[in-house]
Amino acid sequence: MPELPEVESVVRSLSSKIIGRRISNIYINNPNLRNFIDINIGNKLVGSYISEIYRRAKYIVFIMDDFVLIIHLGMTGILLFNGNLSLKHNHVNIFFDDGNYIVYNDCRRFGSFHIINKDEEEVFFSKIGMEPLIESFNYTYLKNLLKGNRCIKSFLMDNKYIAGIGNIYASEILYMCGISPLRQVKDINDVEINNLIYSIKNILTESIKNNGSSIRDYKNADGVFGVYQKFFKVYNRQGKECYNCQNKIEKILVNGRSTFLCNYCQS
DNA sequence: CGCAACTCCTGAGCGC
DNA sequence: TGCGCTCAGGAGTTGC
Repeated sequence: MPELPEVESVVRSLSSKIIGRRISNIYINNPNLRNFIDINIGNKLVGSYISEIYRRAKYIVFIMDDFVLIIHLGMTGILLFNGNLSLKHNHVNIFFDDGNYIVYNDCRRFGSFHIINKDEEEVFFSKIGMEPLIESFNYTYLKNLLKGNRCIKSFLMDNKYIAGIGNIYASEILYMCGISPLRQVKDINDVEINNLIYSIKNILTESIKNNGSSIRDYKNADGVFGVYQKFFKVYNRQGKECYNCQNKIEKILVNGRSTFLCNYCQS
């Protein structure tokens, strides 16, 4: 899916268009996403005003009068503003009082919809780690968590420690700071921790500026593709030359996920 | 604890 | 043109 920059791009492209709007109708074409969407629960949202939209980890959060709608895009979910209503894999349409609407389309149906009461929001996100782009995501926060034998790449992708980093950005971040994805977290030294933090913030921020990355399905709510994939240094570049040392980029498996690195620049 | 293996699902890309 | 295989941005669960 969409990782942090892609979800952020969706939220930004959506917010000015639907904040202050009232939901006039919800149509569920297929309730069988990762979780089952109860149509009666969906109908509870009709009549609600959307007062705020934000991203938390890889979730899109819609704040309403009494309820909170939380959408996860899974691997292939897209949320299109006034998108084509007759596409294959359209699962949910949300219509607004001004005649506009958003369509949730998700080929693999790994995404999810959660409708909760306002007072349940904190609990919903209680197991999610810190947002990497806020100031308090710093040396002190990370130092305390980098204990044990697990490898740094699986740590970066573990959303209970850091929110929003997925398989693509984990590889890109580790290349930027010269750390091998296989390094055990307890062996990351203080200089490397600071470099890692810098790389996380830099890569995610740059990607957001480019509307994220579009590998195949992803686009923001305006239907605009991200272009950050043009700047990938290692992801999907196995066999090609490292931009820094000209040795070949390698592809390995880490916890079953494709991982890309330069064995000379990363150690 | 870490992690491998599996689950959910569809389709693109590849070799033959 | 088609078949079968592998792989894909996530994340939860199970079992070792």
